[in-house]
Amino acid sequence: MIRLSRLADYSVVLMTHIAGDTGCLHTAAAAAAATHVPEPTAGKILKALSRHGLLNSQRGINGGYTLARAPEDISVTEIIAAVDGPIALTECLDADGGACSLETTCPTRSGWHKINAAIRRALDGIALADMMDPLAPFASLSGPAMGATGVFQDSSKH
Amino acid sequence: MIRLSRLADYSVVLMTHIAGDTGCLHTAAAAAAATHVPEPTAGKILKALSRHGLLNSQRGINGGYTLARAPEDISVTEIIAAVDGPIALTECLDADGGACSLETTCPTRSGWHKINAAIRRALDGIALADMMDPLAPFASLSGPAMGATGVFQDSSKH
DNA sequence: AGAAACAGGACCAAATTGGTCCTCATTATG
DNA sequence: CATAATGAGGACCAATTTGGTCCTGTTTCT
Repeated sequence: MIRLSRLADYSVVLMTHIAGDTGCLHTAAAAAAATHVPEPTAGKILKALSRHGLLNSQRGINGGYTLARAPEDISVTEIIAAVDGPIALTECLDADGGACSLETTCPTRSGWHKINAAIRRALDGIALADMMDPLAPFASLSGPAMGATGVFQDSSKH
Repeated sequence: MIRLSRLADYSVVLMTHIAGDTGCLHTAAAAAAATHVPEPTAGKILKALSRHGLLNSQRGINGGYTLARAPEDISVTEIIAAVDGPIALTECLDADGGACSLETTCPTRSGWHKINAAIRRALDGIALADMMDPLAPFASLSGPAMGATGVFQDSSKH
């Protein structure tokens, strides 16, 4: 019902891997092997992450990547945005926005803005560090059991 | 960074339109014209919504669609799921799940589950009725100004 | 100097999306 | 009772998007 690109998925996996050992540099090839992400694709993703300031890169013969910041200070939102680009939920919400034929009369536009904001708030609270520890709940998300039930769980290739 | 399919977008617009006049039946053609959704596509969407019990349909010469429930009782989650199918954020989260090569060792899997849940909670609280009224905040979402800033707002066709 | 690694971008193949169309079923009306 | 209007369902096709590959620099260590 809502989809994340595979690249975005990969990027979080790669970041999590690198965050798992902050002591040394990780080459693109090694990270790809460790995470089973196809190597050229991993290279591409790591470059993008580095370009967006989430990774530091070291060129040369003993080069590689390290985290640019502490895992607690990197949100998954940033990671995803780095590889996918900050795309809005609907075309209406684009900055250039000329694509929406409903223009100013569209009754749902402001509703989408609200939804956008709701999702953003949900995601911004999740840091890379949270992805690493399978047990810790997210700091910003209190409340009842976030059980693995419901809408998002199904398969169906639609 | 996270994308909703155009069909899903259309479906919410169509539902909002129908919810705007609950007194009469809306034919597919009329709803398409009013919302500027391409007609055959609108028909397809309305059929899907009806099949999933969100709309009641009336066949025959004066047929059309009406809401099956009150706008307050229809969540956008349901609407989107009806046309897009309940797809998980990542392949890992699929029910059949064989596709993920990282299998049980994937360190981020449980993290994705948390994210999934966070987004679901954000969306489930939004009803069709909320989309209709551009001023009302969402019942379930209190908190500071959900300003129209930041990650989701950009364009960039990535 | 040469090898190992990142940087950046061009390019291609395939999956997904979304739009069209066709035929069948149902129902009101003349 | 016949006809027209409408929804139901599914087959099919075109085009965008995605993601994967490769090639040519550039940097830095030995």
